[in-house]
Order: sequence, then C-alpha cells, then structure tokens
Amino acid sequence: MSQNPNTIASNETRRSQILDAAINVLLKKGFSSSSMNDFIRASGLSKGGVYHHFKSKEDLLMGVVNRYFEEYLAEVTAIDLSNETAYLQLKYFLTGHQDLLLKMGNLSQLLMDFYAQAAYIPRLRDQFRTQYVTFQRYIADIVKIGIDNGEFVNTTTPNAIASGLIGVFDGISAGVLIAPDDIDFPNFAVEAAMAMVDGICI
Amino acid sequence: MSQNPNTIASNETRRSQILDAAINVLLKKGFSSSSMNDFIRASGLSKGGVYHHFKSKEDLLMGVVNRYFEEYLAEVTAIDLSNETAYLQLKYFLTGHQDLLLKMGNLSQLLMDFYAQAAYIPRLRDQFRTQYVTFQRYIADIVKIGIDNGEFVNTTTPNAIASGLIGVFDGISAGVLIAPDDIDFPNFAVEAAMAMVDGICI
Amino acid sequence: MSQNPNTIASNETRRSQILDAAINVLLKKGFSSSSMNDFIRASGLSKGGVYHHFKSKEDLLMGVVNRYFEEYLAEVTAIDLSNETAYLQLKYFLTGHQDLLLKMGNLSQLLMDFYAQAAYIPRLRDQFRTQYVTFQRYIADIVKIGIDNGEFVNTTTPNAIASGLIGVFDGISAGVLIAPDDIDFPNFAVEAAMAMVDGICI
Amino acid sequence: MSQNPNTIASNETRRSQILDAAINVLLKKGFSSSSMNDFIRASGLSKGGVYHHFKSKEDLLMGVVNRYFEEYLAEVTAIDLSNETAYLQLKYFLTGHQDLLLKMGNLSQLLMDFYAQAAYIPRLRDQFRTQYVTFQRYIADIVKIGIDNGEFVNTTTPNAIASGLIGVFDGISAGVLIAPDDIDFPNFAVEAAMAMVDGICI
DNA sequence: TATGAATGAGTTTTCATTCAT
DNA sequence: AATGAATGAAAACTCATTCAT
Repeated sequence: MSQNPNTIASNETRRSQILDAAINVLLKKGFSSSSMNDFIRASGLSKGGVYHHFKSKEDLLMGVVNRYFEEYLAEVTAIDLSNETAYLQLKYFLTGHQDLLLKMGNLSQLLMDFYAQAAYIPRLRDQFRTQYVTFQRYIADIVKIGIDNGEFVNTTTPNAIASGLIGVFDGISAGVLIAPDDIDFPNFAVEAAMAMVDGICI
Repeated sequence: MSQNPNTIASNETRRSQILDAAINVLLKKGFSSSSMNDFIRASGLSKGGVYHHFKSKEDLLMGVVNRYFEEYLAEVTAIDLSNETAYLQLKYFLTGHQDLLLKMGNLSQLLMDFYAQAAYIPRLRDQFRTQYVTFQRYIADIVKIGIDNGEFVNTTTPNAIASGLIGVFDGISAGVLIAPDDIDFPNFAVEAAMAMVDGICI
Repeated sequence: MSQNPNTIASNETRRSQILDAAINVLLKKGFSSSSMNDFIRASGLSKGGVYHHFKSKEDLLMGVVNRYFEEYLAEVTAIDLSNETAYLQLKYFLTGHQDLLLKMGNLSQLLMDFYAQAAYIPRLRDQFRTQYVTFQRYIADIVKIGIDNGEFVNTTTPNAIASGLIGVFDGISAGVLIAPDDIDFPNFAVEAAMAMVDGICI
Repeated sequence: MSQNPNTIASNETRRSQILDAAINVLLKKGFSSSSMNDFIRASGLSKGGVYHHFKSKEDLLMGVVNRYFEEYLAEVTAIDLSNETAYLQLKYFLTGHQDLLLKMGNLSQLLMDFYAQAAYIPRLRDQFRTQYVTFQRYIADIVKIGIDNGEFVNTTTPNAIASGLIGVFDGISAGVLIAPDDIDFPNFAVEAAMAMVDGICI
C-alpha cells in the first residue's frame, strides 16, 4: 500500500489546478459572491473532488491567500540589501515592490477583498496579521538603522513609517479599484512612498 | 403627490432609523455577511416596511454610503484655509482629517468593506470614484499652489502626492482591521502623511 | 348630503380609467403575473385610490371581464335576424363575429388567460359559465329551428354544433397566441365554422 | 462524467417521480397558483433535490409539457391510414383523438393552462408552436389529398380546416373547464369536427 | 375620495455541505 | 480519489391587503 510519487504529485497538481481556477473566479466576483459551485465549475473537477482537497469554502480561501503570500514574500525578501544605507535599502525595497506589483498584475485587486474578509474570518485575520507584522518589522528595522545611522531624523516613529509605506501601497491599490483612470499605478505609489522616505531624511 | 411637511419628516425619520440600524449591523458583520433580515430586524420595521424605503440591499448600501460621505465631506471642507501656505493647508487638512477619523470612530472600519464591494457594484464604484476624484483634486490643487509658490520641489506630481496621502489613511485603516494592536491609529497615519509632505518641501 | 351628478360621473370615470389601464397590463403580462402594483402604477392613481374602487385583485379582474363581455354581447346580439333561414342566421352570426373579433383586436388574447383563471376562481367561472351558456343556447336555438325547418339533418345535436362553433373561435384564438404566422385569423375561423354549418345542411 | 446504467435509471426515475407529482399539483391549482413548495412537497424530495433535477419552475413546467406531448404524439401518429380515403383518414384521426382524450382524462384540462402560460413564456411558446405546426401540417396534408382526389371541394383552404379541427378540440376543452355540465366531452367535439369534415365533402 | 407607509406570509432560488457509491 | 444526488436552512425580494390620515 505504499504510495507512488505520481499519486503525490497528482495530489499537488490537483490542488494547484483548483487554486488557479479559484483565483480567476475571485477576480471576477469576489469571495462572498463566489459560490462553491463557481469554484467547482471552474476547476473542472466534481463537487466531491474539490471537497476532497479543501474541506470548506473558507479552507479554499485560505489556500488562495497562502499561495498569494508565499509568492509575494519570496519575491520581496529575495535580495539581500544589508550592506546598503538605510535610505537605499528602502528605495530598493519600494522599487522591488513596484516591479512585483506590476508582475502580479491585477492580483492586487484581490487584496482588498482579502482585507474585507479578514475582518470577519478569524483564521484569515490571523494569517494576515502575521504577514502584516512581518512586513512592518522588516521596514521598521531599516528605519531604526537609519535613525541610529543619523540618516533619518530621530523623532521618527519607525512603525509609523513602516505602516505608512505599507499603507501607501495598499491604499493606492484600493484606489485603483475604483478610479483606475485617475491613478497611475504603481508610479504614484512609488513617488508618494519615496516622498515619505525623503521626509524623514536629515 | 403633494406631501405635507409632517409626512416628509416622518419619511426621512424612517429612512434615518433604518440607516442607523444598518450601520450597526454592517459594523458587526460587513456587507456581504449581513442579510436583509439582519437589517430588517435591527430596524424594528417589518420586511415590507424596509423595502418600501429601500428597494434592494444594494439600495440600502448606497443609502449608508451616501450618508457616510455627506457627513465626511461636510466636515473636511468646512474650514477655509486659502490664506495659508500650501504646507500649512496640507498640515491642517491632515490634522483635521485625524480629528474627524477619531470622531467617526470605527466607521472607518466600514471603508474597506465599501472598497471591496465597490469592485463589484457599479453604482457604488461610481459614487466612490466621484468622491475619490473630489478629494484627489482638492489635495492636488494645494500641492500645485505649493509648487508654484516655490514651497515644494517642482518635479513633484501633484496627483501622486494626493493619491499617496489618501492612500496612507485608507491603507492604514485597512491595516487596523487586521492588526489593531500593532498600529497606533490615527497617529501613525498623520505622522506618515506629514513625512510625505515634508518630503516634497524644498 | 345629496350627491351631485358630477361625483357619480367622476366615480365611473375613475373605474373606467383603472380598467383601461388594467387591460394594457393584462395584455403584457397576463393576470397571474400582473401585480396590484402593476395595475396601480398603470392607472395613475394611488394604492388606496385603486382599492377604493376595487376591493381586491380578483374584483378588478371581474371588472375587466364584465366589461369585456358587455361590449362583446352588445355587439353580437345587436342585429335581429329572426326572419332569415337558420343557415343565413348562422352565417350572419359568424360573419358578425368575425368583424367583432377584428375590432376587438388582440383582446382575444386575454380570453385564454381568462379561461385559465376561470378554472380556479369560482366567481369568474360562474360568470364565464353564464356567458357560455347564453351563447350556446343562442346558437343551439337557431340550429333547432333549422332542424325543424328541414334545413339541417335531424340527427344533429344542437348543443354539439353550438359548442363546436364557439370552440372553433376560441380554439383558433388560442392557436393564434402561439403560432400567429401559421394562422390567418379570423379568416380560418370563419371558413372552418362555415364548413361545419355546411356539414349539417341537408 | 461517466455514469453506470443504474445511476442513469435512478436519475430518470427521479425526474419521473417529480413530474408525476407535479402533474397532480397542476391539475389541482394550475401553473401560476402552484408554488415550487407545492411541487417539492408533492415530490417527496427536498428543495435542493428537486432543483437538482429541474433548474427552475419554468424548467419543471417544460418537463411536464414535453412529456405530455411525447405521450400524445406517440398515440396520435401510431396508426398508418395512408391507404384509406381522405374522408376516412380524417374520421379515424378524429375518433382516435377522441379515445386518446378520454384516456388522457382530465389532462386536457392542463392544456388551457399551458396555452395561457405560452403567451408569456417564450420557451413554452416555441415548443407549443412546433407541436401545433406538426399537427396542422399532418391534417392539412390529408385535406390536400382529398381535394386532389375529388373528395373535397376545391375551394377549401387545407390549413383553415386543419386549424379548425384542432380548434374545435382545444376550444371545447376550454369550454369544459367552465361549463362541464353543459358540454358532453368529447362527444360534442367529435360530432362538431365530423360536421366540419362533412361540410367540405362534395 | 384618495394617499402611501406598513405588514408579514409567501415566492423563487441559492448555497455550503454531506454521503453513498 | 472522485462522483453527483440530496439536504434544508437561508437568501433576497414580492405581494395583496390594511389603515391612519
């Protein structure tokens, strides 16, 4: 009764197939307007087939979110900038962010949906919070170094700037959802974020 | 066809009563998890009674959103700052914003829910867009004046800063939803926003 | 407290106004898919206004049906043919019928809807039955005269021919509802009905 | 996707079970007064169970109508009469019709309800039209042969007689709905129809 | 006479999920 | 691993009717 590698591979393939399809559905309708039937139809599997891999609709959402963050995080933290000045580290971080956002394309649309869901789904909120704090700390640490360096003014609150920089990207992403013609994304986000960084430079 | 003032008053009173109740429901569950029955129960009216005043769930949402913006806009544009420097205008605007946000309390929590819905409800998106552009232009105009004044660096894109400042508040509001303990709202938002303004000062 | 003639006239005018509007609604949607709101909106009056004149939806239907039959009957029985042969009486009756049907235009579309409702609304069924029997007797009497005259074969069942002639018109009216391009109405009805009359001639 | 025969059989059994129950409900209340709850209760299945097999109330109606016509057509066209005279072909057709109507019992009551619905449900109207034209052509072809034979007068319009014969049966069926005591169904229909045939004989 | 706010049972349909196969 | 029939609570919304004004 040993399982051969194919079966295992096929298992992951199936999950991937379901998640790929689910993302397309989410982009069209958002989470709460998408039904399991929508996800199932898009996946090409049967009802039981999808439920075999994801125990519930919430479970499927977590699957999508986890994959989203995995891809995202891997990219963002790929480059080691620890030898640069704090200013350049932030600059590169924000620029990298810009490229990534472009690459992930309209997936950023899902972000707002996830945020909205997170307010009412504890598991999702916890997962989001973990990610948020990770990012916040990552950026705040760079800011702290800059303050200690004398690069940044010492009345700066590192977490405020960190949350501010994250917020600029998230908030402008939200704006793009409703006013795409009035926002040059991600250029506006980068310019605004860099202005914020300039603002704390001595 | 003709209505005496009493009837009108009573009519508006009912609408208000329904909207007040709806906001409480929305704060607890968010739009897509709130059912009409929830709104109806909270309103104290009967099913038909609520539907008499709001033709659909979407209509009720629009009612809430419209009122939200009306109160918001009235406050934000209340003070005339046209005699101040661009820098001070922005500063006062952001500070006023801060007070307003505190005053409106956790209504800002609804904002993310509205954004998320706006992606899929055309009427709501249009309403949001109108509001967004109004704000964006209001801020961008101040930035332009600052550039012309020589207060701000002339490579600044006014709309980028405008969207950036709005984004900081919106994005940090989103963050508060999932990581309230890690964000000192609205102080972080104000500090980050002011840093951005400092960043474009000459 | 004597009522002046104007009030009475206005009363009938109102009823007429409501019935006229109701017929238009019925033509579009049929009785069971039309709501009181549809009737009310079309009438130009208010809810209470319409209910003041018609106590219920069924009452309104009866109003339409009564008026329908009143107009119909008045036309059909207008001409005195008692001096003609039975054959000519039937011929003129059917020809008059033809003209009338053309004049009443697509009101004949309502007939099937009325029939269908009559199966389940006792009051309507009784009213229909009265009308039906009146017609049936009117025609059967002519057939009887023809038999006694020696014009028609004496094995003829007068009521069978009467129901048959009514049926031809009703049945072909029904057919027109679903296959208007395949039926030349009312010419087909007249030709078929006259063939039936010819079939009982000696 | 692949199904074993048992599953298919069971599937058809279920559909049949639902349709059988639905017909009973329709006979009692007619289509527009029957609710899905009525159909569901009568079927013995659960709400979701019925909806699994029929996607909507309209779909269920189409199921009933299709089955009605299938049984009807199979019977009507069962006998080959092509060697007889046109007169006898019509006679046998109408007599066969009579037997069939008796056999189908009060199902003919449903016919008027279907006609009334067909005016407002496109899918149903199309289905009805197809059936109507099939019957009309079938009868008209016999009439044409009779004209060519010299059996029938050559000024006869075949489609008029065809629609007339169908109309007699449909129209008298309608009459039975409202005046059952005054109509000897189907005898009246047969006598009237045969009179019509006699009327076109030379 | 006429208005329209209010009622609440009822409508059709959807949905996440289970389970025998 | 996978199928899809079945469940039944819940969803959004409708509707004929009433009644205070």
